[in-house]
Amino acid sequence: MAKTDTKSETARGARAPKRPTSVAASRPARRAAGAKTETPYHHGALREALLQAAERVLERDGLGGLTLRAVAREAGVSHAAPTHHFGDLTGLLSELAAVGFRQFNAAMASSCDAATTPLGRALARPKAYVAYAQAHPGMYGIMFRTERLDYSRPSLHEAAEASFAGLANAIGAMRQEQISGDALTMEQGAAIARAWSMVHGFTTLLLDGRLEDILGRLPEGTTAERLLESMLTAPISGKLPGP
Amino acid sequence: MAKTDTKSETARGARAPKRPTSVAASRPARRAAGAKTETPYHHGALREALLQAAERVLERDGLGGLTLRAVAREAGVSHAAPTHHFGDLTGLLSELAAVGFRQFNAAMASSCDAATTPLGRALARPKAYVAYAQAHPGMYGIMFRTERLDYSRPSLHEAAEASFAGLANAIGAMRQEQISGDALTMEQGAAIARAWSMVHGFTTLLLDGRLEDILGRLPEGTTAERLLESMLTAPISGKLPGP
DNA sequence: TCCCCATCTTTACATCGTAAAGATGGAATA
DNA sequence: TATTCCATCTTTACGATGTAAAGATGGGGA
Repeated sequence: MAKTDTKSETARGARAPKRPTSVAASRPARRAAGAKTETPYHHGALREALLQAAERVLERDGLGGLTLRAVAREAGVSHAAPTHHFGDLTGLLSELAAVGFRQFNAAMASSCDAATTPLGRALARPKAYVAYAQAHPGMYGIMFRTERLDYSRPSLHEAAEASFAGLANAIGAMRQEQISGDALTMEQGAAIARAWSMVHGFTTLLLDGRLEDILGRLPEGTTAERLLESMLTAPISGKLPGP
Repeated sequence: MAKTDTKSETARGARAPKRPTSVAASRPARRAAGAKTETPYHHGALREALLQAAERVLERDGLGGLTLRAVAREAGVSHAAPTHHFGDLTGLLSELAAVGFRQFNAAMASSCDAATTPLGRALARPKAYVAYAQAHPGMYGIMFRTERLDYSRPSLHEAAEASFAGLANAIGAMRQEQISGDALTMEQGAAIARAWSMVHGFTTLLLDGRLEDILGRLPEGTTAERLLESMLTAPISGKLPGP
């Protein structure tokens, strides 16, 4: 009945025929040299190791390949090990998304600091936004694949909240006004929604290949970044910006 | 080995203990009265019935519940029947997304016709866009869940292409210029990308619950539609529209 | 020193997608 | 009209996945 499980785990076992013995043999190196990334098998940093393994699997095999068992395989542990640390698949994905949001926030912050001119500063955020998504499409995909996430998890909630706060602050700075945390005017809300919708929409359409059509019809060699820039800076002709 | 399959299919069989006999018994009603939706089991409109069943399952159980076997169950056929009509899960999802795009295009067209004032006409499209997504969140989710779709399927490709053409034409009309099919100026591309990104981004953020934060901080009882309107019509303050 | 319990492994099972072979019956053909 | 053919649907089978539950293991406190 458990044929497939037995077989797949036997394959792993082939690398370490007698598990207890081999594990015990490799264990002494664990904290001897203070290298905490060394064989974090039994005690130690399995949780972090699993998150790193998950990120590797995600970048290598995409969202479709990111399964609990694949992550366990990548980390070299039994397929049920992740359950103990994350509860279920939603738990792992949520923690991984939190990692993504933290990376994302860091990228935004450092890119804003690097800007010099006013125009450069205004464009730095959206450019960094899209650049992160292009560099880590899998991560970005997870971060906004809401139906598989649990936003009630503190780590995810906080990281996503920080991301939103950064956006709101940037808008406030551009409008030369303070944006308070608890109340917004209609104009402020509209400005935030517009900025976020525009950049997030552009990013998802880009990652989904939906903009290829437009890019192919533009002057030879126009990049997505160039289109984004035009989209954000070009004067708005016609009666309304909406379609 | 096939215990679970046998059991679940046996449950279905309980409704029709001896399959050939019962099917033969219910078959006469099939085309007798010309009602083509009557027991389209063996020959007939199984393909359409499966698509309708899929839409039902999607609206009832969401994306997570939309499996080949669930659709087959909903349609009252064996779990392998869908495979013959759609090849695999990607095939079914793609055809269902095509149905969605056609519904979507129809909704857009009829809503544009109903508009009277210039402002109303400019807002009709984005409003209809968001309204469709809110009324059919599962469908909209599928239509833009690219990793599970096969855009090389003619029906999906055509329906999605028509949707894009409608958008481009609307933008062209607003800019009072003809948008040719094969080439775009940077301004035109930017206008299309801006409009599409804005509305698509707003929609996905809204469906993902990401705008709750903003809506909750706006004046009491502000709806998503009202926010969308402000977003599209409010003057842009600050140096740039970008975040 | 010994025992507890967090951590990890084993085992088990329902469900899913998919492949392949077997039935069934309408329609073309003789 | 009788027979064969083949598209359509069903059965059976298998590997993979998520998850629950019980069994090992070993570090750290009693």
